[in-house]
Amino acid sequence: MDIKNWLSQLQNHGYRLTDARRAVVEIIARSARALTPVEVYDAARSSHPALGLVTVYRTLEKLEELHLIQRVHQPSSCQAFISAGHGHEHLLLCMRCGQVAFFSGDDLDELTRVIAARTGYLIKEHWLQLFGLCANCQ
Amino acid sequence: MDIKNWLSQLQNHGYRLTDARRAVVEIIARSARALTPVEVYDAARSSHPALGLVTVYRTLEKLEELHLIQRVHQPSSCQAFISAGHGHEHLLLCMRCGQVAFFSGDDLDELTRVIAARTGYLIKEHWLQLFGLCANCQ
DNA sequence: TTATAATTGAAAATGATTTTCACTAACGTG
DNA sequence: CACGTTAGTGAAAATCATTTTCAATTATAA
Repeated sequence: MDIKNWLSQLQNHGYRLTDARRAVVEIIARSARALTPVEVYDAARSSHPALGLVTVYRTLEKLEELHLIQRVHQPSSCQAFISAGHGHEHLLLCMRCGQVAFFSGDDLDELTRVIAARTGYLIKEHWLQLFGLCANCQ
Repeated sequence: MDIKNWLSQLQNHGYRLTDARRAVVEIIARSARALTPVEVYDAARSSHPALGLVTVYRTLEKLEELHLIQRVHQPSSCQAFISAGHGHEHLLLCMRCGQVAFFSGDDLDELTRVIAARTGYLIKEHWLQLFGLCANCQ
């Protein structure tokens, strides 16, 4: 459970600790699926009913800034968030239940080298996501 | 120039050939950058001023359905479209000018096999995009 | 305990996308 | 070629996600 850790990180960066933030952090830090802002909002209100959707947006913004969560793009729906893996990790999403697995894709360095040479581009970042069915959903 | 080809494909699938569609197809088929619906709209009106934004959305929908264009997600802006490469190809985007290069990522098969074994997932699709600076922008 | 500056939630504003609808035009049929 | 059917059109309205504004509240340092 990194919740305490996430909260201290917020605090260490000069942000105040509030009930609204605690509620949002608890939901997103614990989730094994990528959640949209509205999903976080709905879930977090069970522990903090007065929560406003605007605050969810603002908190997610800060968590992303601290690299505690990352953005997930899917073919259909576009903006959702999930806890950031440790270090540089990629996502594998279950197409049926939404469960997310992390993996590290070190093996990409070779590919990017080849592509860089072939295209003349200087490659700075990459973005890889796999989609499939998790063990349960197969 | 695949414009004629794109138009016949639309026709072969039972869609009618209209000036609005011709205008949209000309813009997107020729573009070397990913374009948002509004960008297509603005560009296409120079040849067909009466064009409506709604029609752009509807035409892009059909072109995507026929796999003539593909969706591009970027860290910041989310929905844009670019001509689909031939066969299975990935994108390399210039972070400065937006230029897009295509490449084929055959080498991913091995990676997906390893990840599948490690996670127990059945992997169906992948989604890879590289970001960098093109030769001109470096 | 107090002062202050960050944070909050409601409401309004904005922006993107979709739906509705009456009108128009593509194209197969006669 | 004229015609009728039906897909396609654009304007306006509706919807949905996100951002901004603002007055009230509250965490935190002094």
